[in-house]
Parts: sequence; structure tokens; C-alpha cells
Amino acid sequence: VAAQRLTPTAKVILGMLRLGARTGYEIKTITDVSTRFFWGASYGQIYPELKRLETAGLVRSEHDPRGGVKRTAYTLTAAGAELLQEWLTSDDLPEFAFRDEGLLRFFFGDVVDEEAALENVRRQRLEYEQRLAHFRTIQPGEEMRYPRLALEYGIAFLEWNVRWWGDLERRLSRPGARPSRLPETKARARR
Amino acid sequence: VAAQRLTPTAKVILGMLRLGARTGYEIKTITDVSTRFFWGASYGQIYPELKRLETAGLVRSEHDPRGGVKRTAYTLTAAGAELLQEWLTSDDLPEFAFRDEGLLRFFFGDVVDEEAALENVRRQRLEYEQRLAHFRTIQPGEEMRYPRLALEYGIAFLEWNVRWWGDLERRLSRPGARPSRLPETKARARR
DNA sequence: GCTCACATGTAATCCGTTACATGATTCT
DNA sequence: AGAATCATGTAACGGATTACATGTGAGC
Repeated sequence: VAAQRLTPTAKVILGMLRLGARTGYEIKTITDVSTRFFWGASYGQIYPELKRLETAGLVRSEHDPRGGVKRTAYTLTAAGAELLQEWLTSDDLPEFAFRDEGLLRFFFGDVVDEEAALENVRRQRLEYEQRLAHFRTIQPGEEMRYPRLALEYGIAFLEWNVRWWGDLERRLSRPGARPSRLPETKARARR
Repeated sequence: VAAQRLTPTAKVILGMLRLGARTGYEIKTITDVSTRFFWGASYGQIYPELKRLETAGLVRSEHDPRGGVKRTAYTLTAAGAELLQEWLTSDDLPEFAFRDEGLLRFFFGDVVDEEAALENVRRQRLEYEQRLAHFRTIQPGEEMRYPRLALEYGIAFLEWNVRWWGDLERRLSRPGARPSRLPETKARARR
């Protein structure tokens, strides 16, 4: 009844089960090539969470060995499917977080010399180029529309970054208008 | 000597001290209006970390009461300044993380009806518009160049998102080419 | 008298990654 | 024979937020 109380990992799990994933291993494999960029999951979260979800009656497990390999297949219960639906259509504030150490380094550019600051910009551009190159090797899968669109988003996002950091790089390396740097030790008037 | 071993919070702290912040409270206040978008810090991290940094010899504390209010002012030691410099100019892989629950909901658009999926797109656009509106109320502060540029980045990033989600919204609400939805319960062939 | 800004801290809790441990089957 | 893939799990650890707790001083 309270979709917002699902743990973050529960959200991917329920969704992936709905899309046809069946084992913890499969959930991990699929998230790694689809939602990982904006919503990852590790084994250390997935397996315990599957058990908690079963206790909560949102998923059902079934022993489904493959030869001598024991394997547990999960499916959504009616309650699980309903809660998933509820979450997917709710309008409460979605979690959002963005963490970019390169950007933090860039932020402190005033305390290093010009060349180092510019180098940080260059590194940002290169980083984003590499992520983009990796993303372009992912092929989308035909059946579903939205995962494809999400990949499109990822690529467009990375392209935009490559452009932005590239533009800034050119802006900063033009010899014109180069402004203030802090003195080696910032004077901190204290009394 | 090993800048990469600084904890995430130590990185902002050292940087902010270098930029002139002096107390834990001040560090928190400043990060809240500058790096928060891409690198936040809470009191529960800042105060203990300041003590650890002092033990490690990277910062120095000084009692600096204001009237009856006790207050501890911190400054970088030579070692701290050096390590900061090292981190800011190092080229090891910067931490990067992006987490967007709205995007995850969007990703699962194939399992809800068309209207709900479109609604999720609309919500994304609206969310980004609100963040953008908030960002536009921030005034940069004149002295330093890079914090200003980081703010510029934030605004450009949010603008790009508003555009992308807005475009998609129009794309999806055009009555043309509306593709497959999953059947109510996805058939899962198992044997 | 009240509220807000300044100021510092801790404890509980959550979430997440990494490393470790184990083992079968399939492919080369 | 060996490597890769399928498969499941736990323990240690790290990092972060939230809530709680406390108190002064300034302005209204």
C-alpha cells in the first residue's frame, strides 16, 4: 500500500521481475547493461532483498534447478505487481542524486594554477567521451520501447557533456581574458 | 601523500577551508549553496571528519569563541594544503554517480499504460524545471571564477534536461506510431 | 517573548560496495 | 584441461542521512 517505502533495490527488482527476469543472477546481469547508469544493484543487495520481498509477500520463489545447479526462480505475487504499479504511477518526489568528483575538482580551480585547472576541464571532456564510447557499444533490444528511450537519454546526456566540457576547454584556452587567481596563501583576515 | 585515500567528505572540507571557510557550520552553509548539487555534506559527516583530519595533521583547530558561543576555527596545515593540491591535480579516475528515480520509473514505462508512461515523462520535465527555477535564484559571488562556472554548468545541465524531456513529451503525445504494450501478465514460458 | 541564525555534536539506521566462499556446467 | 558463465550467498566495511540534543545571541 505504501510504494514509497520500498527500498531502492526493491524497486529495480520488482520492475525487472515484471519485465521477465527470474533469478537474482539475471536481475544483476540485466541491470548491469540497462539501468546501471542511473540505478545500480549489487549481489550483496539483491539476494537479501529478494528474501525480504518474499517475506513481505511481494514475490514468490520456486526451486528451479538446472541440472545439478540449484537455482531459485522468483515471480511477482499479485500484491507485488500491484505495489509496483502503484510506485510507477505515484507522484511523490523521486530520489535524485548526482555526484561528480571531476566537477568538484573543477569547482576548486581557483586554488590551482591555470594549466592544472584547464587540465581538469580536459579530463572531464575525456571522461565523458569514454563513457559515451562505452554506451555506443550497447545494443538496445527490440521488444521494449522505454528501455530503448532510456538508453537514448543516456547517450544524449553524455553527448551533451562532451560538448559542454569541450566548449569550455576552448573558451578557457583562448589566450584572452584570463582573470584573477588567488594568491598562493589566501589571506584570511581574522581580527 | 595518497590523495585518493581522502574520504569524499574530506575532499570538500579541505577545499572549502582553502577557499576561506573556517568552521564546520560555515562549511555546511557554503556547500549547501555551491557544491550541494554534485557533492553534498551533512553535519554528521563534517564534524567527525574535521576531527579525523586534525588527527591526521591535515588541519589545525583553534578555539575562537564569539561572545558566549564556543566555536572552533580550522585552518589547513602545510600538509593539508599539499594533499589538497595533489588531489586537485591528480589524474586518477574520479568518482561518478548518477541516480534518478524518475528515470527508473520511466524505464519501466512498458508495464504501465500509455497515459501513465507519458505522465512520468511530464513529471521529469516538471522536476527539472523546478530545480532549474531554484538554481536561477542563486547568485554566484564575484571573486571566484570556477564556482561561477560550476553554477553555469548546473544551469546548463538542467536546461538541457528540461529540453530533452519536453521534446520527448511532444514526441510521445503525437498520436502517430504508438507501439506495443506488454499484455497484462507477461507470459513466461518456463518449460 | 519568540524566532531565527549561529554553532557543535552523537546515535541510530540505512544503503551500498567489495571481498570472500562455493560449486556446477559449458565452451574452447 | 582450463576458462568463462551461471548461480547463490555472507561478512566486513564505508559512507551518508536523519533525528536528536544542546545552547548563545541578535533582531523583531
